[in-house]
Amino acid sequence: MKVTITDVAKKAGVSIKTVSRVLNNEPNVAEKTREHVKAIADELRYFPNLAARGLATSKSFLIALIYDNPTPNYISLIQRGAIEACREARYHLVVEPMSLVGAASYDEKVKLTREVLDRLPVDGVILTPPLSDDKAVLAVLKELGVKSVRIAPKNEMALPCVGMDDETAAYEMTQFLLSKGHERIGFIQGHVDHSSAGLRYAGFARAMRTAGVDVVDDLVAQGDFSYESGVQAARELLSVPQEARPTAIFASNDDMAAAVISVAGQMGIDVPCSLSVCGFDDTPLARVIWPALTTVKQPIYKMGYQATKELVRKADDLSGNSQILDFEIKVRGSVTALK
Amino acid sequence: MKVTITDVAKKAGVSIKTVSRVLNNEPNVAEKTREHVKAIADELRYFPNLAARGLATSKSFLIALIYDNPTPNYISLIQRGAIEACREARYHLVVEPMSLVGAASYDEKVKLTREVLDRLPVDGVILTPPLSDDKAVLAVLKELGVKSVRIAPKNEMALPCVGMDDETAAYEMTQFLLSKGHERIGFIQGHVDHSSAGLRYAGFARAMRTAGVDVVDDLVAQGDFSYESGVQAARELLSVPQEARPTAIFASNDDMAAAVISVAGQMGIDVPCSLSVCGFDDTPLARVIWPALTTVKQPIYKMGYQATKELVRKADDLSGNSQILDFEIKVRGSVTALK
DNA sequence: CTGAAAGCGCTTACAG
DNA sequence: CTGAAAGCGCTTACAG
Repeated sequence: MKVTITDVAKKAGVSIKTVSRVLNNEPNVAEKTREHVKAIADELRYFPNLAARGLATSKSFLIALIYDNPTPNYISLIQRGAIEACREARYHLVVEPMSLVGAASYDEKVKLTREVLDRLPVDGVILTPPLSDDKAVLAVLKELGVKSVRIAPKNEMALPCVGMDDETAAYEMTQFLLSKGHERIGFIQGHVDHSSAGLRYAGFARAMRTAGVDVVDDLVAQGDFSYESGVQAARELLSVPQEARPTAIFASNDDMAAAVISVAGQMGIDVPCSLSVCGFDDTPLARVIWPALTTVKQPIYKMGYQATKELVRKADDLSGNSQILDFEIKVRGSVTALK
Repeated sequence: MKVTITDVAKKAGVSIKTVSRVLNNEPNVAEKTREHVKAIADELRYFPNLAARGLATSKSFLIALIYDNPTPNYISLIQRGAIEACREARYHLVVEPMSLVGAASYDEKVKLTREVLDRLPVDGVILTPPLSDDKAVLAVLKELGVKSVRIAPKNEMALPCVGMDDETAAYEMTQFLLSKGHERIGFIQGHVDHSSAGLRYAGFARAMRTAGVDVVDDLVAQGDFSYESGVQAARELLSVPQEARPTAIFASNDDMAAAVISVAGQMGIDVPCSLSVCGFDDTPLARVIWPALTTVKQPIYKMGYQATKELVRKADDLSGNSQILDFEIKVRGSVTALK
């Protein structure tokens, strides 16, 4: 049988309330009693029953990570960070994918979101893009009164968020390409539902304008962050007479940048000699393709960690505070100076 | 306030026991009563409190997925399958990474495993490689009496497992390379702690022997399934005079195969024209590198799904039954016939 | 077919 | 500093 608080109390010769006090580090226990109870608990290998504790406190000690079809490279880092923060607070992480892409209407999205959240016995929710920008999801969360932290570039609906400055990062990456002599720079946009996608494009455009270089419509292609969309976008950008081709392509994430490198390979275009390529995120993928990807390092792990930390904090006043983390331009083999 | 079973009972004019019967689909309820209670529960948007139910039944409705530093591409597919099976059974999936690599001794491993499992309130555990082959982990699981299913190629300690026939798959892939005219075939082995690594090598060697081709020691390199180890192994295999170079390399997983392609790129060796490369797993990575990888498609998603299905089954007699799932050779651009 | 009582293993609120 | 009682929201075992 599992050891219970009663077993510990009996063996220690105290009431269960005292055991409870010791285990929860509550005050008002004689130091000697505390030591004794601790020793007995260790000896008996006692661990409190979470269901019982949860029932008494109406907490679950569970945090949910909710995501919608992200690339595994991205979500695995968020997840890792979230788990680390959970462990430190003795929480566990529950993972819940949701598929809202097929949902046509707002009402449909609300319904799908409820199906997941209604039965989810958690103390808090971490929302990843694009769900963190979805009005329907945010509305349901609010209605249900579930604590949540958004992983997103900007504050919304007074919900706390953890993110980074996508606009500036894209600005700096573009500046880097410009500094290497590139002017005909192609850009592949991310999924329209992700607020970061718009910000990355904005940063790109601002850098171009600042440098006095026109953004050519034909050099901007629409993607959706998936590898497949990157293939299609790359084909659009590269299937033109050589003199009209971009000398560099800035893809809004690493998966699409990997696609550009693949398509270039298929078309016999040498990367980086004839085409520089850069991405965004610095997921593990960036280092396992050839040439390795110049990209913006997002602190993805840390985002997951901070978001979760926020959720498990004792203080319940987590409305509205947002954290902006640092990024870094990672220069690798996929970009070279224009000859 | 949250709606409870008492609220439903009151509004329906029955006892909470009757509501409980209806919700759990127990017999001995008049059809009319059943309908009525269901309607009220729906109307009130009632969902049972899992902690309360858990305390009463000593179940948690939680399954844990336990892994040790896998590639995100692999674990994300297992996870997806596991979640799907959890949903169908109204369970939730908790993810628990463990790091046993640093552990020197068996006792150390036992200690680390206990730290995770002692406080893990789950009804079952899914073990992925290499933890599924770790004696210390299996011993702790047994001692704690936690139900578990191993994702592994072969049955062990009478624990149920879900896997595939790695030996035959590697055999067939090698046959494929031989059929393309390759004889100087390099092989990169996986991590020694993974039982699948040995089986893959065995399948490779058997195919070579069957074809009457010698396995050359210099053409076998040791890896550990990581991209980095693949880079090192590829350098070993390729940094030799051209006539001594393999014409094809069979890496024991996709990450290492991607590394071979990178190294070949760095060394100016054209893939597939001068070097064919194939991998194992068919993770998402296989399709996002260039050239796309010829590889063995493991039913990874399905493994996660079946393992979890086994765990949430009502029947408690899940000792020892193992499932072997099918594989498939995926032919893509990274392999070509020897000229 | 239905329900009242007891109990799962904790914590909260109170008394001493 | 310590403990006895009540209660969290369910299910199990029993009675009718």
